[in-house]
Amino acid sequence: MTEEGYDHVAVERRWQDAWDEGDAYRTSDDVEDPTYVLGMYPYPSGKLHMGHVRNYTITDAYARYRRMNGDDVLHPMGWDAFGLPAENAAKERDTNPRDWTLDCIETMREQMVSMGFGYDWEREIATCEPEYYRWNQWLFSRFHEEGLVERRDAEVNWCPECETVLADEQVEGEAELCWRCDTPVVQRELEQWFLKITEYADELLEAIDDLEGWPNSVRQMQRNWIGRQYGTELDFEIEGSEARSASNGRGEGTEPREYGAVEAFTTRVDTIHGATFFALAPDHPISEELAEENDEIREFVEHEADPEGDEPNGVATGLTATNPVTGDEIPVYVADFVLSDVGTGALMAVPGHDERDHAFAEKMGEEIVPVVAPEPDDWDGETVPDAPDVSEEAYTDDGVLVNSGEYSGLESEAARERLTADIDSATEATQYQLRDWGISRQRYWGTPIPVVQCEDCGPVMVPDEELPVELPEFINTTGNPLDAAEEWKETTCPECGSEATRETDTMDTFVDSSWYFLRYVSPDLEDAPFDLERANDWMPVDQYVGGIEHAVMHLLYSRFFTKVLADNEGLDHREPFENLLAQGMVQLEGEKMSKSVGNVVSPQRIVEEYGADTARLFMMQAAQPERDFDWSEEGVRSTYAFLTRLQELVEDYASSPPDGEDDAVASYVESEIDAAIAIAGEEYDDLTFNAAARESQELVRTLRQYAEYTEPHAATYERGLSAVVRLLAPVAPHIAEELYDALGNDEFVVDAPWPSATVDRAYVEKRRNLVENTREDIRQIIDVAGIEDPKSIDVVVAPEWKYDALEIAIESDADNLIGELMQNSEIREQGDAAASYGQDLQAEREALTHPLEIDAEYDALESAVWLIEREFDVPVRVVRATDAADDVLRNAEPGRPAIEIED
RNA sequence: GCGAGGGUAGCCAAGCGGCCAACGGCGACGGACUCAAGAUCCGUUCGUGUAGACGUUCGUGGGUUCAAUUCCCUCCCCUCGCACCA
Repeated sequence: MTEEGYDHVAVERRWQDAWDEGDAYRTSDDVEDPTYVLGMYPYPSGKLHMGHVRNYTITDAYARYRRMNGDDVLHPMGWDAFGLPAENAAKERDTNPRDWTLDCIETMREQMVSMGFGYDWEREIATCEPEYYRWNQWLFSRFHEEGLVERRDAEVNWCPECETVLADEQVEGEAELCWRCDTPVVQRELEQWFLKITEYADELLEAIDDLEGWPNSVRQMQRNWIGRQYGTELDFEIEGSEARSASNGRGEGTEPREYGAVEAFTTRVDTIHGATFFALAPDHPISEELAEENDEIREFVEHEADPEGDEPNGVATGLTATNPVTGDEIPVYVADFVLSDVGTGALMAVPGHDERDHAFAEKMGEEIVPVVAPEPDDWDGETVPDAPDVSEEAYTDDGVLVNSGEYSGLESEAARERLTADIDSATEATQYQLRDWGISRQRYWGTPIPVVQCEDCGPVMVPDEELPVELPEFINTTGNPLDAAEEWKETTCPECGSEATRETDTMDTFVDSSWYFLRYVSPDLEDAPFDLERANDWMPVDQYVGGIEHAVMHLLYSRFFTKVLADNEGLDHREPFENLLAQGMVQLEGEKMSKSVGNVVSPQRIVEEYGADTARLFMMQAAQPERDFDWSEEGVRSTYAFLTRLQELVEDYASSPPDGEDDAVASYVESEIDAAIAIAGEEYDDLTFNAAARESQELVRTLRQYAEYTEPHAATYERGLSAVVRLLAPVAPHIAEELYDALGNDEFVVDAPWPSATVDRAYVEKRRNLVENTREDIRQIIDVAGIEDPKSIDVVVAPEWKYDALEIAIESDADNLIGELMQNSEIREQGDAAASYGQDLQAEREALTHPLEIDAEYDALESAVWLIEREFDVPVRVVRATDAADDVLRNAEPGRPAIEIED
């Protein structure tokens, strides 16, 4: 534990300075189509946490890997700099959000540099700067021009004490208390600005199918969120019934009250014959009207209704609704399971075919009628099946209509079409769960919505030439500081010139992040949010990496913005992110790291103690990027020890280069170098850094063993060291620079070419398997045969004719394989041996695979002789078939040499 | 309830039709090195077995296939997302 590691502090500082000096990560505006690698920009909370480190190590490693493969790479970083925490921090510390935020950014930028993340800092953006947020305002105006902005009333969480709107997550507990002052939160109608994302609902939904580079989970979450449903909208005539008048004793002469047509939405109009009651949401206009004159209903609407509860509750209204198909008058309820923001806030209830309606009908004693039967297995397409028993449980699947008059015998799907066509008031309708995006926030630290409120003209857009509308000085107040900024608020109407006030709402910060990836393309551009031509060349982001918590909102809003920009601003791309990786959590003992639990590991401490390279490598090799994994101090230490060992290996080599032979051992090492390169490259392509790191570590082990066993061949050894240094460079860049330098290279390893292998992965794995299997077989024989003291081991390669026979067997599709083999004279001459091997081949026929060529097999075994000799301490020979006895050869097959152990 | 992803040897975890008794790591055990410890390196880690074999395994029960951990169906369990959504 007290063992000294390498001097990471010196190494890391040296190369961070050198990169800075050499502008190593600058992406020129002139490059044609760089590989765009992006991590979700962070909220500048003050310091980096492990989640950030993991996120940005993934993008950094991938960016470096692409760069070493010769790509131009765009790898920028910026700050999601607006948001409520800064406002709170400013209040607590008696400063202002801007200074606080800039401070945080400063600290975090330094931490990022100390982690060795290779960003093009010339492209850095911070959304709280007017140079950035003016384009939020400009885009808001463009959206407005396109009819995608709307101002309307909406219900919000309002804290009367703080005089501000609260986000849902700022309302605490069952009692719904304000998170800051524990005042009960109230619902309040406020005029809010909305972006009409629902206009794009269909495209946002359908284009998900083509996002093949995205995880299924995220795609599915977006589909659910958009929640498109096809159905039918139709009217039910509602009126007060005689029964109610009578029961209320208001006299027989009372005229039925007409409420007229009430629209309901249903996805199952095929079940309309089974609609035995009708239900309204508690806040449906009719419910509210009824509540004013009927105590029972008022009591229910105001007190009893509990949409959160499991039980469906409701109250009879005494009204009836007329089923537009059957003409039946069915009772109308106000029920709390009907939600005003789903469908039309009114529904026809079919207890026979909907579970919730069924439960309610049972409770209220309403009739339950089956009108759809499961389609019989041998159904002829017309006979009306028997009605199912729905008294206990609703039958909710599609089927064949029964008890439905002329519609009986139709399949559900067809019935829906016919009924929608036949019912006068019915139209096909599509419902979405997606709502328009309310972007108004009654807060200071955000982008001011560029609108002026004029008494005569109403809300008026601030003209482009007056943008940005800059934030005034921060005022420490309980409500919205913008409301208190009297001077700032006062202005004149851009249209009529009379006195007017500014809109005091600011934008949701998700607006900022919906297009920031475009700003990196031309971060300093002064006359547009982004350079269109360059964006067309550079977009989309090739690899985007971030947390799963943004699966819906940020990623959906960004897609929405991109589509609007494509439709109206000439952007050639309709999707912003080609490939998406949702990285897993860094945990401690299976638990999410969090301040409240107190199980946070500070990246800063790790960097000080072990260095950034260790932290990065440990994280990348611990698990695949999308998986959660446990932080382990022990793992970190062992990673540190690994880097230290590698460093020693390279330094030893550099100070006194070896002078060994280019022998069989060297050829073994060569092939292991090829293996590591071939495999690691593929793994980097797949972002499975853990597997790539494993190969690098394996190769280091091989090189160490090589140097311990014999005097290494200098060129081979150096090739190995140089390869391993470069294979690790994307993940552990500082130490890689240091060692690449020690190996005598002048350029940065950042700019070094990715090492190349002369063989492919399949070949390399065959070779490895052959050697490994052979060694295992030897061990097994010695063990099972109880050989105490072996004298020598012969490894005998199969005769050439067996390779030929195998080849023929693989290619052949003849029924009689033996016959086919015997047509070959070489094989036929082998007599019984050929027949016997032929039978083996026949048995395994379907499973045969190409082995290594005979010479490659011989070479592979020859190069592994040292491993066997070292292990068993006996002389080992690799023998060709021509030099071996016949009885030995019987056991030799291609890919599986015969083994002869003498004791 | 709906949707997505999972359930693999003591633990973590790869494989996703034949090369699989199943990569790798941890732990445990044995060995080398060392005065010793640590680090490092080598090997073992389902059972049986006196020459590389055989038997039983990849949540459960079926099925497809010459061949299934890998494909299909049933059920059970876990994790995540959505949800009195008409």
